[in-house]
Amino acid sequence: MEADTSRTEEYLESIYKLQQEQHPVSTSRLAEHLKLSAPSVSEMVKKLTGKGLVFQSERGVCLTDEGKSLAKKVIRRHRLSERLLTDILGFNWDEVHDEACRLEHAISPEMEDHIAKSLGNPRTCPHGHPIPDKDGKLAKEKLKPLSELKAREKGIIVNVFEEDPKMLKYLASLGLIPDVCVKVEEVAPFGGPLIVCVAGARYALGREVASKIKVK
Amino acid sequence: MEADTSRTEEYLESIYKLQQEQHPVSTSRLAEHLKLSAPSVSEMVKKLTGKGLVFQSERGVCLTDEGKSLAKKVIRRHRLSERLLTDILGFNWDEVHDEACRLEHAISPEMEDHIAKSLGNPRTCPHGHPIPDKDGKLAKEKLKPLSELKAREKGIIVNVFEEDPKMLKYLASLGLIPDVCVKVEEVAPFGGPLIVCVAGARYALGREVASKIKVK
DNA sequence: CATTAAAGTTAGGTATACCTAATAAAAAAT
DNA sequence: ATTTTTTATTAGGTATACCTAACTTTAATG
Repeated sequence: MEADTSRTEEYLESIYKLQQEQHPVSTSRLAEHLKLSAPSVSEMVKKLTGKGLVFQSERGVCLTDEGKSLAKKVIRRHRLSERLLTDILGFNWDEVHDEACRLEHAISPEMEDHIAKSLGNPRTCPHGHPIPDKDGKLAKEKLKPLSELKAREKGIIVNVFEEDPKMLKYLASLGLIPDVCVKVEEVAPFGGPLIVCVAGARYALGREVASKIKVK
Repeated sequence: MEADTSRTEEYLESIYKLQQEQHPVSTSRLAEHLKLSAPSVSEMVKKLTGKGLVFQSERGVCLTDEGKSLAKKVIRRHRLSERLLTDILGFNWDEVHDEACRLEHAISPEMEDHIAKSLGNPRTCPHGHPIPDKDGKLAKEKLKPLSELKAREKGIIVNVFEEDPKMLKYLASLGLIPDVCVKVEEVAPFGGPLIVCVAGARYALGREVASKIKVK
């Protein structure tokens, strides 16, 4: 009778993340993100619907309030795990995502509380994403991708896409980490690179990469 | 093709523990410990046999070298997790077993290393059981249950059965924790209680409980 | 508007790990 | 030595979560 909660959690977490870029989440997008076949996802979505965690809207899947709440719990556990890994266990920020993907399903509410307390209730994960609080409240700021800044505009890095270790390593090597100020010196035309200035140094940054960095 | 490694790990861990009290482990004992039906265990044991982790001897199951090695890895992760929970995250020793049972399957070799390092390579779990080292070497001491001490004999508590939170809480309240010296004042006949002296205080301790405490 | 392409779902099938009920084998007790 | 009891295994069945291949629906385009 008891479901494999970690699969459910994985789906809800993915849906939550994907809906932020595009509201109702398509089966195919979800399948791609979860690295599963479309029919598998189609089937599982039906099950989640039956459990009242998700519903089908026009062109895709949406979370119900209950689904959203569970998703945020998982995200809280994920991001707290990441902070545990970096701040206490000495991991680098590029090493923690996959590790946290496993941990997030093995953490009880009690452990969640202990981690949060030991870390001093951190507000964000190591990549700058906000950690939902116990009640699922999530601090949201109006941010834009670095790739949308115009020449001579400045921004403060708030967060960075966290799922690609190689990119994270690269960004850290350039000093492109949260709370750092970046200035866009030039924007090359036809989707070309941005020339950015970080802590006195200049780098050419591809648009694709720059779009993964959110600034305020 | 890929098995649910956490189920395999759980079985091997149980077999490893049970074989210490009674060498070839019986299906029924294993089923009882894992809280599963005998046929389920019977079937799974066959699968583990097929994977070369286990073999059937006269009256029960034994671990192969590979199985033993994997079991010790799981036990290492379990006990390191327990130390993480108590020493870093502020849990009490009676709260960590179940938590660690979940964590042990979600910990990568890298995380294992980071935990061990952050804790200063602890030799034992919070209940006094040795933590196997990276190569699977396990410090073994000749110990006996407190229940086997005769009147006026003394012992130093080395470890305590860790799976029952209530008992752990009770023992801690009496000061019956690792490294503490206990003196048996009297042993009541017909399987009656032991009167023990711990840090100046005297307690009557049931035989059953005393048998869960190992001393040297 | 008809065709092609993309997206989604059914249909049918697999593996894992569990279950109960029934049976077989081994051990203990009379 | 036979019966009883315990222990182990087969047989048959369930649920979960995945798959591929085929089909259907929806959208995009000539």
